[in-house]
Amino acid sequence: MATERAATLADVAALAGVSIATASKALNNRDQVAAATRARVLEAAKELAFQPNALARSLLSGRTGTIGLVTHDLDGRFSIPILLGVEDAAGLGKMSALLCDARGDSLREAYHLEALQGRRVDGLVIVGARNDPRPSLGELSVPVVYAYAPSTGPDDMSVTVDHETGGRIAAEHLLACGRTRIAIVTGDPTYGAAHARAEGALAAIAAAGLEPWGTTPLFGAWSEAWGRAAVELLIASNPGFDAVLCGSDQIARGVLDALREGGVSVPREVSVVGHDNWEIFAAGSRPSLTSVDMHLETVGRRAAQRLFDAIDGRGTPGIEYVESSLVLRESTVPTG
Amino acid sequence: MATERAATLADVAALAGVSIATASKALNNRDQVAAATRARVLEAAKELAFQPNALARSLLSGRTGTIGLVTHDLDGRFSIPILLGVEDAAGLGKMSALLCDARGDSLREAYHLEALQGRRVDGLVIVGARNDPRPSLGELSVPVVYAYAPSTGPDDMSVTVDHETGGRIAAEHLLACGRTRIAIVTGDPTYGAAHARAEGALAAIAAAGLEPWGTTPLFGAWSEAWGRAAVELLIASNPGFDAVLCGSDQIARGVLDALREGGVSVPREVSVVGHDNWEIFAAGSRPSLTSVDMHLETVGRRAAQRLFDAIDGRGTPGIEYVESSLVLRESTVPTG
DNA sequence: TTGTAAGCGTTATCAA
DNA sequence: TTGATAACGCTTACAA
Repeated sequence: MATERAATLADVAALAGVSIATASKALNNRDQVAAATRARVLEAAKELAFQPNALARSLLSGRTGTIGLVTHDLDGRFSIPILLGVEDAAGLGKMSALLCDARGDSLREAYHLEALQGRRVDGLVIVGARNDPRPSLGELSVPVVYAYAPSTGPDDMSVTVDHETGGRIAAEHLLACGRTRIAIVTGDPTYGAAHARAEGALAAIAAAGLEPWGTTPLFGAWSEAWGRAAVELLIASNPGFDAVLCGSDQIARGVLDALREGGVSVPREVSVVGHDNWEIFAAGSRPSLTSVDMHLETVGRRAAQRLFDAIDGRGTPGIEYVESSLVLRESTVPTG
Repeated sequence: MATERAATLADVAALAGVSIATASKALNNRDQVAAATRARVLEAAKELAFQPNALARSLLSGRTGTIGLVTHDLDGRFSIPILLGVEDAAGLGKMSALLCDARGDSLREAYHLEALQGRRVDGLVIVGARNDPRPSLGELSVPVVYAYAPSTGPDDMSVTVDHETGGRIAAEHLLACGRTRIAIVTGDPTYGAAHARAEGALAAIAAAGLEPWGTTPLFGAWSEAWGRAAVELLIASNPGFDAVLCGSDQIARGVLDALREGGVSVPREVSVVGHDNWEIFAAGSRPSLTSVDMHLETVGRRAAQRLFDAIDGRGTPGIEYVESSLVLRESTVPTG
């Protein structure tokens, strides 16, 4: 039931029979304290289960050791790896994160920003739900880093994903597997990421002196249903492809299901690459799915690192791109 | 770059030409201030973009308006809805949550608890990754509520899911659909939830004067692969079932895929129910999946509510169970 | 209606 | 080596 009020430094000092100042020094390993005194103070602190009040400390130092994380993705697919990255960058227990969900609502975002600044966070990370550039929040009372969705403000700091490279390495892998008739099936065309990934793939295919199967990428939705529909579309209008490069793992999952049910063997006849390396889809599908990993934890770690630099006055504006890499599984690399 | 230091109440007071005390009263709507004075203070505050320092306020009031959320699930499937529930219970902007991921490691958990208590959170919510009871943290400096994984400590407060009811309503629904030969396929037998759900289903089936198809539930893993394997097992050893009650949506997804590929029509010949109502699986499968929703946001909201009560000195120990409900889709209810 | 002053729990500066 | 004392930014008796 947690009743009695927490012990303060004054309590510790009293119990140890020293002044508050001395107790403080002893506990903070200052070297102007006699060994015997320090021992007595530590003893007293242990006995009272003393925990220094971080509020008081922060009030004095001007630093809270806390950063605000404002996210816009309800399912936490982006924010959790980014939170982990932030925790890692600081080192265990050094920094805490206040996580707020703005749910895509800019009013709610403003509210949370207000509350976080009032709590005197040392800095802010704003996590977008989709990759497209977002308006800058302008000048706030603390440094801000935009993660995943970069800011359009030229003076802002952003860390995002290099979707073009993601598309490129997927295509290069398929080419390296000997595939030449590569169909591109990607998601919602209102997403910049869908275009960027397609552009990267197109560039790699063109560099090999080829063009994508069916001439242009197919845009649709980020869903399994679209993956299945796209395969039917392809088989009806443009059969003969030997690879499908997908804009997401969900799409790829639909593609795999449709191919299997259509009696097409993967990867023998057709290779398939997904995107996101979402374990639950990539590892659970038949066959398991080669996929592009965006390294969101790295995005989070870099965002945190740049934020910490900025807090220390060494911030540098601009957008940083984290490169994706390919995780190989059975949909392109036959087992055995 | 966020340079100049934030305005303090003293700055506001100086600009308005009043004392700090008066400025404070004006800003906090105390009624001992002349209207004209108040207006001047508000004006000054606006001009300086004054934001009261929550740290100073907390130091005085003894409340931070912050709660600590320690989670153990890496993918955030439990913690995000629970975070949302916590935010909702408090009201927008009233309360903030410090989210820490302990990653299933009790050392890391202890570390985070230390840090959170040092930051003087008003209370703590501990979110487990799986439902099984966990050891109590004992007496801490602030109230604690255990969410999803209840504490074994009789004096602790826990909010968890009523898995037995979840199993029961799934079975009752299948019975109401006229199914009598119900196979139960559930997950990892080391999870208490797997057993509880099965028990609930068994009870409902027994109450209808029946027994499950194949006499006992099939335990395996929380995976699609196990769902598929279980169907093959059933068809080989115990064909003739007219429903499959699954322990998770992933299992159900595997079941649906195996049935479809085996030429069995769902829901005409066999009905299928999942568990978790995980949108991405339940809505994306063919046919879409009827599933048990655990109402995790409610778990979070209730956990927060009880925590807030405890903070106000009105805490009540014990385990509270949130009831699941069924979300109907095509795998049990034919369209049209 | 306004202002003075004490205090919340620390740390840092300076005397003793 | 220790201990007063002054901050940090705010709220709130209490005095003017």
